Amino acid sequence: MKKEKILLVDDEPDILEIVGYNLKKEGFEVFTADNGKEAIKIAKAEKPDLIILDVMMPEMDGMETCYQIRNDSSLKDTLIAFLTARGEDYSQIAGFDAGADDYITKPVKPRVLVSKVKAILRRKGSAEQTVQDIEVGGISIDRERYVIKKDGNELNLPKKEFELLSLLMGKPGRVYTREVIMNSIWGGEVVVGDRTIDVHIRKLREKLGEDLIKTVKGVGYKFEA
Amino acid sequence: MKKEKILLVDDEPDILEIVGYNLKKEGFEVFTADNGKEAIKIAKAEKPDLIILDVMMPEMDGMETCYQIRNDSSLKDTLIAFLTARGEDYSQIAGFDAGADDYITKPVKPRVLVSKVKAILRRKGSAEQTVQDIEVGGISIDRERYVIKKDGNELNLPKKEFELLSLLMGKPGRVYTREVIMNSIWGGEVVVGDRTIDVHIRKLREKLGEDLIKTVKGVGYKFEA
DNA sequence: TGACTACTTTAAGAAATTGTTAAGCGGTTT
DNA sequence: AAACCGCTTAACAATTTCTTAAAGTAGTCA
Repeated sequence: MKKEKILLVDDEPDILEIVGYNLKKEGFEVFTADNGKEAIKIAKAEKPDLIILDVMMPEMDGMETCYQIRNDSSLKDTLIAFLTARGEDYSQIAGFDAGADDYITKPVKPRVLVSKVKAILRRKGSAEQTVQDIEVGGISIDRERYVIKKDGNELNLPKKEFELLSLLMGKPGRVYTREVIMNSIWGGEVVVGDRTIDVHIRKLREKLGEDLIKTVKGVGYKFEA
Repeated sequence: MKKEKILLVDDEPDILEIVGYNLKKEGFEVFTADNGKEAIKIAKAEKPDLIILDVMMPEMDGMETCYQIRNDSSLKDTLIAFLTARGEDYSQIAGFDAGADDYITKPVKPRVLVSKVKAILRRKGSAEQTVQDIEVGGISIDRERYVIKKDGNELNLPKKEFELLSLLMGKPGRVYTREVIMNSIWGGEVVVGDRTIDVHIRKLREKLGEDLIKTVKGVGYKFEA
């Protein structure tokens, strides 16, 4: 089994060292960065499986960094966990739910951290196994046959709608920003108007029911039963 | 998924190296031999999925080697692809059609080669699933006799139509993109116009009925009852 | 409340993709 | 040589899908 890569981002060298040490001891390949810019550079180069990101950092803070990572489609398989100080003001973080896959609170107890990291990666592993046929809320999707099923009935969707649904259902409950959606369905180059996504969302809602795709105002959309 | 084994046979070390390198890069397990005798020895020992065989070799040439491999029943599941120089005299090869499953022409462009190899192996994969006669929606196909049956009546299809149908029926319901179709029926090198596939689809629909082959716009075609 | 921002909705026309027909070409058969 | 056959292409038709514009709704902020 290949070593899993973890990128650790924090501005405090102590944290980097302690957490890094514990993760290495457990057999992970650990990279560290003490600021957002460096983190993104390493992330692009190494394609880590998990990025542990301190929310509070000078210069480019954790949320901004997360945002940028989430907008890079080459990193779409990378998980992000926020490191937050207990009791820290969650309000902004909650609003920025868009990107993080999990939270880890400081102060970090090594053992807790390691088991949490393993849990996160395990989740990823099992998610990857299910490349095919996701099923949520009466809707299932068959990428190979390019059809979706709603309550047993097959339904053909046009390409863009299919891809959009496919993306959202890839991780039900997770919010995808417009930018992320753009990147993964249209690709970085193509520029289409802002309303285009909305229209496709509309069509999906018409076909699948109004409640399955939820709007998170100012952030994006998510698929949720 | 298990690594697929490929045995590469050519008397020119350069070819072995270049082609071998590209195949390894794509995740195949590659064996090489620079003459027919050695090739047969390795083939018997390793039972590769595919043997790529240079037709022109000193000592025991490609065709003779092919013949021997074909006579070894333990290697009946092994595919053989002939490596031929473009413009080489095809007359003898054509006469020996019995054994080769495909042709690859030199000079080989790495990408073309890789996609061709994948196409060949894919064909094998789907053939193995359906050892004999697939039957869907009143249509059955006999690859060995090169005949299809529609409601009991035998029907002879031209080569391209047969192959196209054969591909689509290889996994009913599955969508095959134009690219995939191109690759497996025409091979990566040949470039034919955009409408060619459509015309063949048209002919198949005329002969088999309009509803069996479905268009998935922007994606491809699929065969479905 | 009024201004503002973000999303929704509808409908129309642009754009992209596929369908269809007929014709040409190289080979083969009669 | 004439008649076929299979494959490909070209041209244009038909259809589907995508995008945009524009007007509407809802929530937010000052």
